[in-house]
Amino acid sequence: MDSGARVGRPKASSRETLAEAACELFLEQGFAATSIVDITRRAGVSRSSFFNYFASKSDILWSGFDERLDVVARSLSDGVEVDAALRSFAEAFAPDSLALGIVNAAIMGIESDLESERARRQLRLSGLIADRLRAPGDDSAAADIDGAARAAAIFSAVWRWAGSGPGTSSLPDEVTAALALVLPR
Amino acid sequence: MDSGARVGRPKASSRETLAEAACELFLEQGFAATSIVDITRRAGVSRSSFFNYFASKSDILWSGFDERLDVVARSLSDGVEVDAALRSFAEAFAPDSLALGIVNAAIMGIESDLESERARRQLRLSGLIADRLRAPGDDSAAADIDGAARAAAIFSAVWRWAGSGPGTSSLPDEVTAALALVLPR
DNA sequence: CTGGAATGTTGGAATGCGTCCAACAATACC
DNA sequence: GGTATTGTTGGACGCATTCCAACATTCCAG
Repeated sequence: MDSGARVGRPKASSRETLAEAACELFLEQGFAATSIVDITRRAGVSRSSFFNYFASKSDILWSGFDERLDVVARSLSDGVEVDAALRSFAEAFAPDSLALGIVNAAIMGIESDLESERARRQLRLSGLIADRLRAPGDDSAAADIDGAARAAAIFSAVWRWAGSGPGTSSLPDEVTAALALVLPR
Repeated sequence: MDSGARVGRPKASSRETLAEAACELFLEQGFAATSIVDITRRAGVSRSSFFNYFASKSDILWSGFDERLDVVARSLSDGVEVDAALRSFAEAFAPDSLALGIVNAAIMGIESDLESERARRQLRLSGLIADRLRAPGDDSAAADIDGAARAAAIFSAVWRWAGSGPGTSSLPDEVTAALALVLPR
């Protein structure tokens, strides 16, 4: 099972610690007004260390989501059925920084950032699904369109779920409902 | 008809001049390696002036596209039919910096930037269409899904058209073909 | 106990984007 | 000539992100 504590200097922080400090600051001052120095100061590490944990500032919000997206990418390229892969994505979802950001987007002043970052992920998922859906020899836009429809269903479900407060709805249910609205070809 | 030459100091440059200088450099050195200073130097203006013409570096590639997207947004909120608005978008399309960037994405090293920026626009268009499509009282994800499908059709068409070289295909035809693949609800 | 090897942290410098601003320049009109 | 208008320019700033070399902490082998 290989539980931590191997060799070398132990980590002085963690993604969770940094994300927590960051989210507090985002709520207090807003995302833009919070610099990486602010975050690391509150978390008790140096500025340089930040990039050992996150690739960018917005990554604080999205790294959890991206990990799950990577899993979906692997499932899809391993031949798992599209809807099954997407539903398993929903099941592994835990309320994290991203959900917090969605709910408090206005307070954090990240509505625009959230939209940009969401767009990138949605297009990525769209492409993944399209690749899986594309029939050999078919170079039409059909797979792109179907992939975009399904990706939109997923993201729409996530936003509905996160926006409706904690416990109000279940993400798997939202996803199932949204996928049911996608027209079969 | 109000042809230029009004009052005040005349412009020392233009979007076209700057875009041309920029695209040359992007082809020579790549997008990332080309700084805004490089561009303004070649165009014969100062760095400060750049932002009088473009809001950001990537805006060089996208400003023309964005203007057309703004027109679509206005058409849609003015009640024009969705497919009509989208088709008129295709007709007004001229080969510009963006088309150049799509074709030479690898040379310019902008495949990833192009993807991000495309994602933002595609999601924007998706939302515009969804708002127009949403039936009153329907808060389901259906409109989001249909909007995403149509937006994907448009962008897929633009990419196919730009990628297949100049004159090989007509954008309006590509758009019509792609929109025909969108399943009617 | 000692000396690596492995892993992390830290500070500093560098680069470049994007913002802001005050000073200056060129134009049209009165 | 005076003045309002519109643009340009240089300089400064803050910030994200990258790179790196110096240093710290741990484990393990001998």
